[in-house]
Amino acid sequence: MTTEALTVGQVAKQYGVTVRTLHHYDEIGLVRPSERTPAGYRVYTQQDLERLALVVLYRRLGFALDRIATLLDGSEPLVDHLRRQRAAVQARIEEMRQVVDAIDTMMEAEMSERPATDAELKVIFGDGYSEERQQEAEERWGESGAWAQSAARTKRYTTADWTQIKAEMESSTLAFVAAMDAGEPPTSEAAMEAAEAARRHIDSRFYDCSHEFHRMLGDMYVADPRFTATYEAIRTGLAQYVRDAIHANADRHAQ
Amino acid sequence: MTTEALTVGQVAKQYGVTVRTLHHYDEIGLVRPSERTPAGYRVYTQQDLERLALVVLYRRLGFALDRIATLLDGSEPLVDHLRRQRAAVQARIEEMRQVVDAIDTMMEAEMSERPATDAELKVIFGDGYSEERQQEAEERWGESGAWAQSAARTKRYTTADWTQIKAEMESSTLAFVAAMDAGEPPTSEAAMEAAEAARRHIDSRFYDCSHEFHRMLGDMYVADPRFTATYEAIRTGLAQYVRDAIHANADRHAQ
DNA sequence: ACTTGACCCTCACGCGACGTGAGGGCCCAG
DNA sequence: CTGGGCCCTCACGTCGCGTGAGGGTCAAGT
Repeated sequence: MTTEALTVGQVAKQYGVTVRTLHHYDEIGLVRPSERTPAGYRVYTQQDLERLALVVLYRRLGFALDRIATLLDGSEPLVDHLRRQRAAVQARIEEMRQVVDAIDTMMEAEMSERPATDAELKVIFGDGYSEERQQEAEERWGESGAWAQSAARTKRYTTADWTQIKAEMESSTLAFVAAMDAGEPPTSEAAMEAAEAARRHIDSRFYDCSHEFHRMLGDMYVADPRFTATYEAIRTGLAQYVRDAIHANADRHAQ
Repeated sequence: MTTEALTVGQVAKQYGVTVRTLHHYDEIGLVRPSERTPAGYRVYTQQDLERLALVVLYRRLGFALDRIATLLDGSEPLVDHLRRQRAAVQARIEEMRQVVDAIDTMMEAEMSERPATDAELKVIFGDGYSEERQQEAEERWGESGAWAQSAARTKRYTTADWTQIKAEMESSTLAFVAAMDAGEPPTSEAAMEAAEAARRHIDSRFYDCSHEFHRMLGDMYVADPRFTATYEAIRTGLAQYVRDAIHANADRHAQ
């Protein structure tokens, strides 16, 4: 049973941490096993394990160990800590976004000689790509911020980039097909995960794609015959399935 | 003029770094002033400063110092470094986004007091948990006595409880994987012991789980695609392996 | 010539959250 | 009684510097 008296190794395995980590938490007094065997072995009681469980949980949220210590004292309301932590993490994200932008401009400078040409894109995407389609798309979306951001990024993508992007798109679609073939509903974990992967793909390769924005895209897949045709050619009903999975995924991230 | 011979203080001011940083770059050989005055003062030439400028630039892009060193050798094209760095930074951003999501759900949970809420369960179980899945499960099993008993118990479980339960589940699964990887058959002692541990886990945490009842569960792991997928994602054939180990374990306890 | 204050030098420890041995006991099965 | 798998306590390494301590150098003012 797990009710009593575990040693470091067992505790480590159960909680997904290393023995050294437990030693460390003991050293700094964060999680102290309340007993030792005569031989000096650490013995973790049920109480110790509860405390450890919380420590592990908060560490996953990125809290520093000393913050966790004060947090577990309970003297200050937990939500305050959470709010501060949220702000700190978001600030870091913003910094890193700017780093990405900086890298992008560096690459733009570095590769002014060779972004991929239309001809190369035709080779990579085959039937899926044509200059007319590109023009059509631009006429419809050219005004949007997403388009501008996407254009700014994609214009310096090399053939290597595009090859990888195409592979990502295909594996993304395949994930939907697999879920559909397995009889899973669009609200299933597998389908929603596929939707989330698709969103991340767009977000990292083309433009900032929030879950709300992704809903719009999903709706378009069933409303716009050009997109619908692409999906229906693979499986009947796939366009609607993808759209529903996207909405389900957005729902679960909305709260 | 800036054409010749600057000392650390001046260089530091011009490039927005500290004197200590220049000392550090000298120590590790990243930017070595090519001269010294008779008194031992560092003297930075124009060449040194060009190198320093690049170092400062790349550091702002988040490169590690040793990466910068190899990068400045010029043996590998710069764009490759940039691409890798971009990918790495974006990956970090994605991680941190998920941390923000987790914090949000935690805060939501904390607002409405005590026993663990759905939001907290999402933080703890991550992708493995969703309210829809719970509803699905309830529709299928809600009539059973096991469900009622489980519901009665779990509704009082706190986040600490659930964190520990998750750890138990994982170490339970790991035991099966270890036996399987070691080439042991489902009828082996190790596999059967893993099955027994899993049964005791359910028995103590959720509902009375006899060996006969456990057989049913085992069959479901291979029959119900939701369960099967969870196991197959870890190792191909694991669902069947677990099912067989459960039956073997039930057999030996039957006599 | 002497002092002052701003600059420079070389150690060397500190941070955060552990990783990674080294060197040595404890315990149980064969 | 021996082997292997646990456990223990040091204690240094990581990464990019910050922050002194203790002491020399230099140009300007007295």
